[in-house]
Amino acid sequence: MMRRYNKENTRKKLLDAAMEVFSDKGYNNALIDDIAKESDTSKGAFYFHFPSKRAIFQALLATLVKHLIDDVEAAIEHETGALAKIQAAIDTVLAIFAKHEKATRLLLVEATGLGKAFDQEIHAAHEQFAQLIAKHLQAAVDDGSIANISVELTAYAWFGAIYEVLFMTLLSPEKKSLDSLTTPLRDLLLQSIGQTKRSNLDAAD
Amino acid sequence: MMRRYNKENTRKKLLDAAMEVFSDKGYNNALIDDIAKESDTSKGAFYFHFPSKRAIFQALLATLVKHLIDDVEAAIEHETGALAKIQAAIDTVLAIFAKHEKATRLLLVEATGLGKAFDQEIHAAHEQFAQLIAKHLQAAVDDGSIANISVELTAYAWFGAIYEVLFMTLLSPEKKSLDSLTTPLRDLLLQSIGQTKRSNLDAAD
Amino acid sequence: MMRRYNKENTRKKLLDAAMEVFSDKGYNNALIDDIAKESDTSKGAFYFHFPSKRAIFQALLATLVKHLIDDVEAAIEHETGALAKIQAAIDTVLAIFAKHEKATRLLLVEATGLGKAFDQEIHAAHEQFAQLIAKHLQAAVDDGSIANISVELTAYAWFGAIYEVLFMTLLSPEKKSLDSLTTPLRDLLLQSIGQTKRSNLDAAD
Amino acid sequence: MMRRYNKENTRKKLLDAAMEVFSDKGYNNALIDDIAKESDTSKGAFYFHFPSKRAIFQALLATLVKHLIDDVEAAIEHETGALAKIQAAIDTVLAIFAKHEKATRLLLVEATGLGKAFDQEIHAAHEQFAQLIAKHLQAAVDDGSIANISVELTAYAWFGAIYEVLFMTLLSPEKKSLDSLTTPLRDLLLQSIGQTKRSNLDAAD
DNA sequence: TATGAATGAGTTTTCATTCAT
DNA sequence: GATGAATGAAAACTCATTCAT
Repeated sequence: MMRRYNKENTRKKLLDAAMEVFSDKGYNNALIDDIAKESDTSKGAFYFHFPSKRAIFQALLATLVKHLIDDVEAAIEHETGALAKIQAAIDTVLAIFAKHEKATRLLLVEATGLGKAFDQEIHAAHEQFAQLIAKHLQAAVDDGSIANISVELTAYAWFGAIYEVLFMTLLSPEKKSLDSLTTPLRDLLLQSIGQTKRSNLDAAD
Repeated sequence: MMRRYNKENTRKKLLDAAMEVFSDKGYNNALIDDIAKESDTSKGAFYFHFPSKRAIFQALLATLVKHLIDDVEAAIEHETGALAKIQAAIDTVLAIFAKHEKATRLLLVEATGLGKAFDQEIHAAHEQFAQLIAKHLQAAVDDGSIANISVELTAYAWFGAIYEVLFMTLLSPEKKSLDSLTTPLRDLLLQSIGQTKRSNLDAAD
Repeated sequence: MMRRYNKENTRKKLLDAAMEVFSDKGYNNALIDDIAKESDTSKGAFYFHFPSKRAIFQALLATLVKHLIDDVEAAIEHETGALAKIQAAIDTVLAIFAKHEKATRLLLVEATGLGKAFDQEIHAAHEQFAQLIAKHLQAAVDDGSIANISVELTAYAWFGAIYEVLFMTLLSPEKKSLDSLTTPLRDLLLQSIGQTKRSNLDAAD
Repeated sequence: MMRRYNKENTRKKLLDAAMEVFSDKGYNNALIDDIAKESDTSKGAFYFHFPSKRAIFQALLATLVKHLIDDVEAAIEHETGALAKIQAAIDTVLAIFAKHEKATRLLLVEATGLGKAFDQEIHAAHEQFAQLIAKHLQAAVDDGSIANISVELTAYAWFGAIYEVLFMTLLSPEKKSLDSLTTPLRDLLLQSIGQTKRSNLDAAD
């Protein structure tokens, strides 16, 4: 089907611009005009494709969560063994969040504090990440790799720990590299479920 | 001299009202009018006591952080031993956050996502909590109670873990009690620094 | 030559849709999009056939006035005698207005209040109806059927009387039938030019 | 009670300006900015006093209807005899409408065609005028001055007749004086209820 | 001829801030 | 010190109109 004016492309340009602007200015300080300009389209194009500012934000959130989770899943699917998957998941989440800084800021920072009206959406976004972690933790519990912990609580706690470390690094005036944090953070998380440091084991291999 | 007005009292009423309104509606959706009404004073009184909306929010944030930290410090000062202090700190933070739900929502939820303009303040608030944790962790490292971990990273990770668990509980449609989370969360955190479950030890006492 | 499109048919569909939409929402609240959708064509087709929203409204108005007047003229042409024609005219106007409720609402209600820019068109539409009445009143004066009244004033007054009675009936929450109004209204108008009730005379026949 | 900034005066200035602007440009083409400028206050003052554009229009409508009706009532209360009151009412309505041209245009022209949303208000405004006429017609019926006609229908028809004559005069390019219409219109209306011309009787006095 | 995506000037409304009282 | 009426810049959203296809 031939597309006049390239409808899908315009929509994508708007979503890209929205991510840029929202992550840069925050939801409330972002103007539709900013998005229109950044997208190199127009306010009219915006409202043709999205019914409201809120709607594009929600669309963006859903898209980002899906992409990030898909990426993580893809990165760990070839790992064998529940523990190895968990370790890979931690590493990948950190790597992907570090790589897609804008998307991460959008998800973890800008999405917060929008008022009760957005609570459910934020809750859902966080929950999907936590479920991703919980799923693999549960697998490790099931095959006996780890003790029978409270999987859900641990998943949230881990997500929060990762979130905060990244968050403070993002907000910090001296933008230190995220890479240096990966190993100690991973060790900390694994130890919280009774695993001796993987890094030591790795070194001992 | 007739004291028709009570300057300090008005200021306090405004701060109380601001906490109520900000935690209820979020920073951007809170109106000065809302605060004026809630405080039972007026817009003029507001601008006599605070130069701007932003200023009262900052004042509120600083006040809350200070109070919460003071409360935690007070609660743990009689504990002896670095580990005992850490455990008490975790318990107290959770207890206080659970008790002052509005203040917690303000600090953990509404304060986030205000845009880059507020980044430094948020960073500072989080940092103070992390430093509180870090201080006691460092003491434990110093007296040999725990291994020589990365104290700062751990502090942020812990704060993040606590934050997220509370956050999700606050946002959750079914408001489950925070109390039931305290013990498993404490165990998780302690285990992350190599401590076997305190709850087991407690039971063994 | 393949006729994929039917120019005249499209134009007619647009006019029909416009009448529907204008009479339903009023000129200002009617959207070109509404007309496009209702007509089952498109915005592009609209602007191919009409240069502007205003233009289709004017075209519609002119068309309606012409049709209604033609219908009235046709209905009374076989009547003989000036007074009989007048009575037939009143009855027919009421009957036609009652039958074409949407067109009537458009002419009598929506067409009003569009601002000075439309004044001349509204004036012209009303005038054509008044002239229709005036023509037959003048004939009655000329052949001595009625006294030498101010024909033009009477024509406007009659049109206004009919208009208002219909208007209030259209706007009224309880949509009472227009039929029950015809006889008393006709009697009232005829009496205003010195004619004793036709209905009585009819009954006396 | 001392008024800061003269609250009531500002409200009045806004209503006066609204009448000016609405009657000049019509409801839809009138901008809040126009009203603010015309009133010599500000957009903020507007929204302090009225919650919306629609609200001030409704307030204006209600005020005008009340004032006009009160004026008419006052003008005829000293007349004795039902018929004399009716005649005085016709004369006064015409005189007052002619004098307050802007208010009249607002009530009779601009208030129409605002879409179904306003139907009830317009209906109510017209009804109040019709009731004013109906009340005095009924009195005339009751004391035997006139035959037992359909009072309500007559009231609407009369209002419509007056409305249309004024309306066309208002819209007419050559603004002829309304005064010359008063006598023949009054005669027409009175004759419609079986009264021989008052003007003749007057002359015969 | 027809389509519908795109444009952008225009509008109502909001609300932090000011200031006369 | 306190009040609340007034200000006006800003911002989301609308919609007649245009035009590439």
